[in-house]
Parts: sequence; C-alpha cells; structure tokens
Amino acid sequence: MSEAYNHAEIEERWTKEWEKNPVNPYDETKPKYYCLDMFPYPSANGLHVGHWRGYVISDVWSRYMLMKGHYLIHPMGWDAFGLPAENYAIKMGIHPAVSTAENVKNIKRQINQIAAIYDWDREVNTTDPEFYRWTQWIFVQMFKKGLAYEKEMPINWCPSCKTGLANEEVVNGKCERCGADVTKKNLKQWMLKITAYADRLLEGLDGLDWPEKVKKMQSDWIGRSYGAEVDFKVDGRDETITVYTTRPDTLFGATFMVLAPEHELSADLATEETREAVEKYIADAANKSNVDRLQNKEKTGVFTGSYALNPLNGAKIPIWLSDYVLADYGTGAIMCVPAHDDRDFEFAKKFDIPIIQVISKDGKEHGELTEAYTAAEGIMINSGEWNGMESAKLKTEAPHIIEKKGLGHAKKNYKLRDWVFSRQRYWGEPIPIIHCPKCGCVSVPEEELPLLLPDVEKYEPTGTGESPLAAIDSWVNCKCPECGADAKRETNTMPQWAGSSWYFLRYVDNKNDRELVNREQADKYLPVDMYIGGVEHAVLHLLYSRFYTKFLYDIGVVGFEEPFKKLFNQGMVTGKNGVKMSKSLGNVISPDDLVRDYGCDSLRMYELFVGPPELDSEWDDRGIDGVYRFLSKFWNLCMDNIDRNAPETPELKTLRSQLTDTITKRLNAFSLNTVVSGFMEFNNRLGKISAESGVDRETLKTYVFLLAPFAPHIAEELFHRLGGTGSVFSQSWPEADAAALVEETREIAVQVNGKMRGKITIAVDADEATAIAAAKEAAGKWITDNIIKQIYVPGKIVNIVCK
RNA sequence: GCCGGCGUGGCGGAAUUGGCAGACGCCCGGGACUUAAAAUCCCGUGGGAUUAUAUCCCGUACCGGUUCGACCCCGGUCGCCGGCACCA
Repeated sequence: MSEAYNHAEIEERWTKEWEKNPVNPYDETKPKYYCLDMFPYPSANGLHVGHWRGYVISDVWSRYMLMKGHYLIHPMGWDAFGLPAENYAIKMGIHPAVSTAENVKNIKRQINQIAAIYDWDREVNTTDPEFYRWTQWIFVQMFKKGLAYEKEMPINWCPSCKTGLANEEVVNGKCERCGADVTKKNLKQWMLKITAYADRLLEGLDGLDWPEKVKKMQSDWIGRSYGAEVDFKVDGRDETITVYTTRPDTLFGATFMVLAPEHELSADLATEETREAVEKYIADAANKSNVDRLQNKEKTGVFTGSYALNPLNGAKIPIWLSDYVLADYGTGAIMCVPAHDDRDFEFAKKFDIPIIQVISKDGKEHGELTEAYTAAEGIMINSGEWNGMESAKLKTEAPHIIEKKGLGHAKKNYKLRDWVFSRQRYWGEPIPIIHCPKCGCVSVPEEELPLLLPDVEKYEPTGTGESPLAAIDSWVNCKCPECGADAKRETNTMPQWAGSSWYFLRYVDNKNDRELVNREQADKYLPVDMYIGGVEHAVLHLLYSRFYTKFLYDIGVVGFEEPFKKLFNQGMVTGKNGVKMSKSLGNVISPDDLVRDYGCDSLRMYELFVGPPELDSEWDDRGIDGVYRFLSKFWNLCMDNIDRNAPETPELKTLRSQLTDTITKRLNAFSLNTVVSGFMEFNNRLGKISAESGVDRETLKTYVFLLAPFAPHIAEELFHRLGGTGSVFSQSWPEADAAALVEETREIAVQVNGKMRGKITIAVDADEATAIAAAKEAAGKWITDNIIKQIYVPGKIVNIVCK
C-alpha cells in the first residue's frame, strides 16, 4: 500500500520552507512583470470564498509568469482609510486605528492561507503617515497647478454617512456605501479638476487591453458631445440666454425654450400674471429630493410669460421652466425642437406647443408627426436658407455657420463633473491647506508633510457639514506659512479614493523617504501589466487612478500616462440562487474550514473550477470533493510510477505534448475553469495507461510543472520526490513538442444528410476519393443510390447528401 | 426607455468559433471491497419510443431564415442579469 495524499502535512512543510526560501528570486536580469490585485480594505468580517477567487486568479497568473522567466512584482497592501473602517470603529466603540490594525492582522493571516507569493516587503498601508505623506503631497501639487480648488455649491450629501459625496459615489440617487437617499447640501468644498483631463481620459481608453464593458462605462461617464452654444435674445429685454445643443441643424424647428428652475434668470423672467406660478414651481423643484426628481418621469413645467427670439429668423418662442432640464449641465437652458427630440415632443404635446418639422427623409412633409424623428438623416425643410441641405452634413457644419454669423460658437460638452474631494469625516487624510485671512488658501509646506491626523476622543461625524477635526482648537489654529498671521487649518479629510488612486506606484519603491517614487524605479517596474479585481470599480477607482497617473505624468513623476495595461474583472462568488454573500443573510462561506478539511491546493483549484473566472458563480461546497479526489488520484498516479521506470513510449510523448499544449492555450486565454478540467481529463487518461504499462518520469514531471501554479504545495512535494532540487517555481514552463503534436491519422465524423451516421479513421491528409470511399463503407446503410452532393473537409468531416 | 451580456441535462459548466452537442465535475442509481459503515474502486446517467448487447425519433429559451451541415451566422419574439437613465 503506497503512501496516501496527506494535504495537511505537505502544505505545512512547504509553507515553512517557502517562508525560509521564497520562491520568487527577484532576478534583475529577467524582464519585469507586474501583476496587481486591487488591494482590500481591512474589513472586520474577514475574507470569504469570493475574495479568495480574485487572489487565486492573480496568484496563478503570477506563478505562471514567474515560470515563464520574469522578474515578478506581485505586491499587496491595505486600503485602510475611509468610511467602512470608520463606521465599523464607531459601531464597536474602538478607535479606527486600533480596529484597522487588528483587521489587517486577521486578513493577512487569511491571505497567507491562499499561499499567494506576495512581496510582503513591498506592503503599503494608506493610513501609514509615511504613505499618506505622499497622498497629501500630490494634493499640494494639484493645488499649485490650480487643479485643486475650493468652491461653494450644492453637492451630494449622504445624511446617513453625514458627508459629501462625489458624483461617482451616487448610484441611482443613493449612497454607494450605505444605500441611503442622497440629498443636496450647500457646502464649501475642495474640488479636483478632473474635467481638465476629460479628453485625455477618454482618448487614453483606446489603447488599453481592458474589458470593452469597462471602457464603455468610462466613456459614457465622461460623456463627451459636440454641438454649439447659441445665444437667444429675450424679447423686449436686454438679457441673452445661451443654450447648448448637439443639434444646431434643427435650429429653425425650435418652438420653445426651457430653463432649469435653478437657472439664474428663472424667477426674473416671470411676468405679473405668471409670477405666483413661477415662484411656486421654483420652490417645489428646490424641495424635491434627487430620487423624486429622477423617479417622476411625467413632464411638468410652467410658462414664464417671457419670449426668446430665434437668432436665425427672429421667431418669438415662449420660455418655460421645467425640471427635466438639468441646471449643472451645459448652460442650464435648452432650445426645444419637439419634432426631433423625444423629450421636447412629449413636453410640447402636453402643453400644446407647436411642432415644426425641419428634417424629412425625402425632403417632403407628410402631415403631423406621431413621434419625434430623432435621427440626423434626411433633407432640411422649413429651414430658410438651409432648405435642401443634408441634415447629417449640416449637423457638423452648423456650429461653424452659427459662429461665423456671431450667433454663438461651437462647443464640446462633458457629463463628467469635477471631483468633490472633501469628506466631513475623521478617518481620512487631512487636506494639507491653511486658511489665512490675508493670503487666502495656502498649502502646507512640503517639508512639513505628512500633516498628521490628530488623535481625537470624538471621531463620530458631526452632521453639521464640518469634520470632527474642526472641534480640535489646538490643531485647527496655526500660523500662515506665508505671512505668519494667525490662520486656521482646513478640517475636511480626503475620500477613500485618494490613497487608492496612486498606491500601485508606491509598491515599487515603498521605503523611499525623499520622493513618492524614484523615477528610475518607476521607469523600470511600472506600469502595471495585469490588474485583477472586481468590476464595481469600473468608473470610480479606475477613473481616478487614470486621472492621478496622467497628472503625475505631467509633473514628471512617472513616464507613462496609463497605469494599468491589462485589466481583468473576476466575477463574484455568490451564495445559493445568486444571492450576494453577506453576514446579515448568514450565507457567507469562510475559506478557513475548507482549507483545514481539504487543503489550500484543493480550494485554490475549486475556486477556479467553479465557473468561468469572468462570470459570477454560485458557490456549492459539494463540488470541492471532486477537486480533492482529482488531486488524490494524481498523487496516487505519481506514487505508483515514481520508481517504476516505465518506458517513455511514443504514446506518452504525444500525450505529454498535448497536455502542455492544452493547458498553456487555455491558461493564455484565461479559461481557468477549463484548465482544471483539462488536468482531470489527462489524469484519467494517464490513469488508464498507468494500469496497463506505466507512466514515465518525464511525463509525470511535465504534469507537475504545469500543475504548479494551480496547486503549488503538492507540485513542489512531487517535484522533490521526482528528484528535483531547488523549487519547482525556478523551473521553466514546459513547451510542447511540435513534432509530437502532429497527427498522422484522425477520427472524423461521417454525416448523411447532415446527420451523424458513423466515424472513420483516416490519414489527416487523405484525399477526397479515399475519404468518401471510407465514409460510404462506414455509413453505407443510410446512403441511397441517388447521391446529390459529397462534402469532405479534411480532418473534420464527411457529409454525403442523398435522396 | 437606451446600451451591453446571457439563455445548453437534476446541478456547475464544455464544445479548438460553422463540422461527432453535453467534455470535466457534482448529485443520483447499480456493483465490488467490508461483519457493517465511511473512504476507495468499477459501471451507468439528456429525454422519449421499442421486439433493449441493437435500432429509431426528439433535443442547446421560442418562431423563422441562410447552409451539405447551426448552441455558433441573420431576422423576429420571450425571459434573466448588469450598466446608463431626462446630459438636450
């Protein structure tokens, strides 16, 4: 009886050995490969099997790159500032610094169970003053370049988290973190001018090897459009109202104008008769929450009593107010062409406003429109000097025509807004700004960074719009670094995204106390080659990181504009019926027990086997038995054959190359679930050969090498039992023998009238006559005398069509 | 509403992108070993018909099309998931 697979003993042995002698040799002579995980925030709940998946995927890929001969960078750190950590700390009554440190310890223990080859000497923590010193430094640089500025305006406010939020953090009118309805609050805020990078953020997407879905989400979020700003005079008054339109070609069809209720002229345009209704409408709109305004699709509006003049033909059009026009996009005012816009059409129908068609497919009018014709395809009509022109062409030319006539100008617009960067919370990086009564806003001198987050007794959010830091007089009161006058510190902190927007740069030079990152180190090891994480950061973290990187490129800190060359989004692991794992639902599956019962190697492989890595997968504990059985069987196969000295037959040589070829191809395609099934399939085939004539050591070795990134412990153990020295991870990735892969004969299917009727084994390059003859023999009983057609696709199929 | 993605056995999922549908695994059933159980090993396992070692029919959400041949391509319908949601 040979020795059975003992995962506990094997894994314990190699965990200790790898601690002493890490398998990543950091060989500087090899080309670098930087494989990055989205770093976790140290939650008190620890990791569940879903978190494991992403880390396993990145570790498999990292170990593969190592064996392919790279200098591997595979770091890990902690995104430890921010709301989740702070909310937990408040709930438990423990200082966030204390709870964060505890959670880091626990999650690090769990992450080590994965046996991932992280570079722990590169570890970073966003709450470490030596780290956030540079987070603050970046802010100071942005401030100096005018990209960080202070502004008072109504911003998104979460009444539950008691802090302002960025647009990106509001999902369907609700707080991205806690789900509470977001309201508006007028606050003086620090803003980052991400809009200055809108074009570069949009155009940079083209060259990225990212999922199309994520690129599209970012491009939609940036939302660039081309059009014109057109000036309309108000009839009988001095004011001019400027509107933004992407369809200046339809200008002759404008039959009314709508202003957002918040527009600065809204109240002013009311006449005596309309004043009461206008003021009521404005007040009602101001009281509506975001959610109400989003949900109420039925158009409402009020006529101001004033008229605007169409700049092209002087037509008098009524000016309305309606909350379907957004105050903070474009100019907050639009010209309305009901014939060619769905929303304007709906509004005109409801309030009985004339509809003038100006584009027609055939250049003719065919009675009243039943719906808006929104395509820019057709011939202009009812449009004065533009009649007869093609609308598509006019659409691009009109902005310039309007500009030449002095009626407005061509204009690009974006949905992207500047980034609301202040948080009225305690657990974040203090914004390094001093408010001086004489000099205004002054940045904290760089040599005084980090500006330490002071210790406080009360770190609960105040809800007043001020951060808890505002209550610490000794900290707030300071001298102006410019003029020495009594001054006050900024008391808001940065959002959680601040640290995560650049942490990946710090990994490559994490102990540098003079610069964010040494330029030489940055040039050598950056950018990130492979970034692995969930899709939930598609527009948040990933957009912010790209913005930061472009800024740091502009000031010469790094020499590249895009931080992440390739992105992979792993799917979520859910509980039964696709329900998200959560503590409150009690469906969280902890990896700890599974590691104990089945071992790390089995859990790693099952995490991959459970489904395609990019799709969500339902966790089913039972499936792990199959993977465990497979590893046991493979272990037994090796035990049975190690000292058997079975000959290396041509069959085994071919099989070994097929295995290498299959696994490598699937791995390269990131089809990790089929890699695992591939291993199983070949294991079954080898089992049969083993029972008959034995398996040679070379084949076993090849198998062990290929298995190593997936099940590192068992592979390392078997590598040594097969006589290997050093580590299996310093071995080269096997290459398939092309000659052994060439088949001479192949079994192909025979179809009659498209139905499978038999199989023949013939030479791969057999000629048609031979193939057809063989096929007729194999499937003769289905073939009649009346053959209409015979098809032979070499190496694939024969199909005989008969009546 | 708009834009993506998806729909294959009891279940998770394969199918080299137009060429043997259901690989691999789970579950389940039968058998071997055992005093017995667990573990392990072997066999079976899409549905149906039938005179059952054989043979035939149906089958990749649904309807239709292209093709010698369709899970794959085209047109339409339904359903699920995700993103955006008055951005003029």
